Amino acid sequence: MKNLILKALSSKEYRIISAHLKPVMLVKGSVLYEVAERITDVYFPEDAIISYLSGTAEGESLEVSVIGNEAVVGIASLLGESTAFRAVVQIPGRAYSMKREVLRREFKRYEGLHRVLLHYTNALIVQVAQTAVCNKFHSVQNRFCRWLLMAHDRSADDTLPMTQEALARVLGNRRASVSVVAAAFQKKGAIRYSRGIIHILDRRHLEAASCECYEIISAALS
Amino acid sequence: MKNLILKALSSKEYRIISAHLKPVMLVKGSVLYEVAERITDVYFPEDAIISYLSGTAEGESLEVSVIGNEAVVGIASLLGESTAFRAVVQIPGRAYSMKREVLRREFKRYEGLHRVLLHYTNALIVQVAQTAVCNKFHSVQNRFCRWLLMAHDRSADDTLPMTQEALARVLGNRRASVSVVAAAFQKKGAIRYSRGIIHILDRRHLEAASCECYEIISAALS
DNA sequence: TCATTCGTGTACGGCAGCGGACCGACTGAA
DNA sequence: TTCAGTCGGTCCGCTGCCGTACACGAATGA
Repeated sequence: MKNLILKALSSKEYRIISAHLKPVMLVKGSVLYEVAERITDVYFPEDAIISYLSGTAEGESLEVSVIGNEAVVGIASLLGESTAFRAVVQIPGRAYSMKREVLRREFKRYEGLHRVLLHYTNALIVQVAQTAVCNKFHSVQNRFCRWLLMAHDRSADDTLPMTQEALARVLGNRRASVSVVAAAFQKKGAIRYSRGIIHILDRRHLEAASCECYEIISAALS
Repeated sequence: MKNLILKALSSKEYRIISAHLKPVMLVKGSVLYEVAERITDVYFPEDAIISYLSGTAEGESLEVSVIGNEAVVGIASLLGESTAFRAVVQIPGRAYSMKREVLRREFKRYEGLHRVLLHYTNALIVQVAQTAVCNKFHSVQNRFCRWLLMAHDRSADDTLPMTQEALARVLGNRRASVSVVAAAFQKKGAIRYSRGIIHILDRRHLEAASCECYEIISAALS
């Protein structure tokens, strides 16, 4: 059990919740929710990484939140009725799923679960807001590093299966732009990659080239 | 009473809540919360308009949400401990204030209040996310119009006391950029302005020149 | 009355990232 | 072995916005 939301529960509440959890494998690229879809299941990632994507009428897309073992996918189902984002699996891996109705019921019943989920909701808002700022003011390089760091934190090892095409979609830039900065960081020895697999070699280097948004988001989530 | 959160309450819950409300005037430019500050009061705007601002280490700033009579300022105090944004009064006006601890207590106690505040929280997330997309992909013109429309919806009349300098700060652009688009829209007869007062003359025109983000955010808030 | 501040107009060089396109290298399936 | 599809490198012209700066008239206040 690596999911921090579940780990934050008291042993009593954990026992109750875990009875409803079902282990699942989330495969790369699969879409957990579409926009305005009614949510039936929520997911507690273990080492999978999921993006919330928002977009424009012209088809441009942008990641507004990245979700791993520190969080839960589908919190909106507790707040309202349907989701406002596409949720897409970026890095495949394990997760626990749970029926939305069950979580909704227990959320109202158990104080600790209620508190921990609302606390995460607050962190989600901070993350989305900081992403807005980051997308507006920071360079592709900065944001490229930030994404790798965040993914690395949520990943089981130093290897991220992620094409530059996919990375471009989450960053909201062209693949060509991503390609240029990726090549530069590979040259400097910070990363190594080939055909859809990125290896993190020098985290320090990425941290130095990232913007402060990484720390702000990390702090909010802890 | 124009605040839609309060109006959405059952008459019983409204009676209980309203006993704790205190009418206040929010003056232009005043800062309701600083980042990481502990919230002691929340505000239900009547015709005041408040911005949540987020920023970078370099001092650039960006509005991530605009709040008027459809919402409440300080929802973060229910979710976590402190706020993550500066909250600044952009358009002065009336509001009702309430002690955070009281709202927190009643929030847990009353089903309807609980539901309506969580529903708003969901809408807030949508608004912040759409703002992220809008800031990334849409032009200054688009976003200038969107802001005026949103402010107009939350305003008591067609007059918005707002300098181009202040508008530039919320849009995250230079004053010079705002100045150019404002002059263009004035020329076309959509708005009229002088020394910090903007008059909305032709809403239709602004709607046509705005992006779809306006509708998306409005829909989420209703 | 005069000086100061505020709100706005405008200009100019610079640049990050875009749109679009083409090509080469690698991979896996037939 | 071949071939189609995937992944990534690169180039060119373009443009929207930036940073910076200066100017000017309207309000404000001494």
